[in-house]
Amino acid sequence: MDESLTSRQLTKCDECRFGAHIEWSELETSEVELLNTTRRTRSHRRGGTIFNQDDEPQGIYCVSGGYVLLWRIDAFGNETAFGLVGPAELIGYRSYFAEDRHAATARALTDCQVCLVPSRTMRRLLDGSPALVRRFLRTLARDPGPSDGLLLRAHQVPIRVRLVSLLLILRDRFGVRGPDDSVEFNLPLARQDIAALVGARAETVTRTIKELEDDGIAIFHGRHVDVPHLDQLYEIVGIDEPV
Amino acid sequence: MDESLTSRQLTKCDECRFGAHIEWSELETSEVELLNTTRRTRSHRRGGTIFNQDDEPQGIYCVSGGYVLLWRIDAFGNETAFGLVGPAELIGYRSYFAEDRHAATARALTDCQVCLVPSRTMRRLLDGSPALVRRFLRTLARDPGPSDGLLLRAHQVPIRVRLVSLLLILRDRFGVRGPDDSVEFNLPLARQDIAALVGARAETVTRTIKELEDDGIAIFHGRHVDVPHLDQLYEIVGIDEPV
DNA sequence: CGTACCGTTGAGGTGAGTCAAAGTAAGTGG
DNA sequence: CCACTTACTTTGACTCACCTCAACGGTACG
Repeated sequence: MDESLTSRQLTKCDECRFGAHIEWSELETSEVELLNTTRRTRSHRRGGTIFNQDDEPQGIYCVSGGYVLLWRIDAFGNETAFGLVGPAELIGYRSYFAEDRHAATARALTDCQVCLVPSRTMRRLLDGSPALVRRFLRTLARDPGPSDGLLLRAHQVPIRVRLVSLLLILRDRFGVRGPDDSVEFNLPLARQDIAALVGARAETVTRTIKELEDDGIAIFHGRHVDVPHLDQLYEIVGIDEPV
Repeated sequence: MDESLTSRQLTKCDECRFGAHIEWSELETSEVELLNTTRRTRSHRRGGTIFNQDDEPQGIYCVSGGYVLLWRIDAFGNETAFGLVGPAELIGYRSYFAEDRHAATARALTDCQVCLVPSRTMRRLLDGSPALVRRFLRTLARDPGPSDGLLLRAHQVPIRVRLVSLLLILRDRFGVRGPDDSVEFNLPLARQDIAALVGARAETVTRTIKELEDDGIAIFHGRHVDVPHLDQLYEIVGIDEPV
């Protein structure tokens, strides 16, 4: 096993609480301590599986480093990705609260580190903290779930637009501002992953990318993307030009 | 206003609690009494609106009679229906817990009766009943939300299959067994509603219906549908024949 | 009896899928 | 470190399911 991850393993959950956006921020110090002592940290290599569709949930997973892709195979055999989760975000909570098997598979897009908060701990925390419960109610209600989470799989929206929407969504996490209004991306996504996210085939993604390159809107070099003018992305998504 | 509905208006929530499947079944008698005294019952004519997309939630709505369609207009202007709700089922809870405006519009498919449980009541009930909270956590986690709730909008699934899936889903509510393995439906849905539910255009629905009729799988007379052999529906959905 | 909506039918276009094959990158073992 | 396997990516030719636009027949309702 690669030790590079475990060496910079975080010792306290506090260090993970990047901000108020994570659910645990509702907890008191003593409760964070419980979280801290009962959680189980695991490292995953790129491509590894955190949990599998149809597995029985063992608790809630908290990503502390790296990125994770949530995808599922639907009743008709199509692979669909519906979520990309990064540091200080939770996964697997939906199945936990649904009291049902995992509806999705979580795959490590990069080497990553994930903590499992066991069901037993979750129960104690939820019983003791109405604030945490309220927070999870809100999270669940806002989470679009294993469906078209990214609004990327709406019908009658051309792949071109969906692809550009995806870029805009990923900008916060993987985009770096360049000179003027240019942006550079380093995506942890293979073409197939992109395809699964926008609800298309890999071949179509390739072709659409080429189209965007021809129009000078986004230049792809493998997983590196150059967007010379961010405005152009918004234009495409906004007005949905008639070709 | 038509009085036929108000005349058979239910006086107690108890009479509405058709079974354990409704959230209120978690409540104690005294709590049901609170529900009973603070709820506001409203009657709606067919076509009426219970709440509108982007409205501020005022509580949770409980359908006591009739059927309601949940639909929304997405960012790209497409109308999509994602839920059909009937007696003893709740609507609007997602927005309530999300602490956000309604993500959908609720339209009465039939004349119907809906009770509003005001936010104030909800707060009191939730504060007093951990069981109710747990139940709502489960409901939210299981509810696919304003997305492809019926698995009917999956990509690469032909409209024909989606339409048949819809029939199978609606069988419990609107299907009546006939002789042998035949089923009759009386749907409260216009062609456009069906189209919005399966993610297609009304014209395409018409054409697909005609196809099903030619194959003797389902005969449509307006909103009345005859299905001579239920098995055939399962066959279509199951094996997704290669034409 | 007209207005308005719903439903059907037709002609025509096309975006994206499918299949197949070649090219490229990435990881494995000797 | 190179040869080999395996998986990912690109390209091309072809097909078709569904959309669009437009017109017309039905049906409900004031």
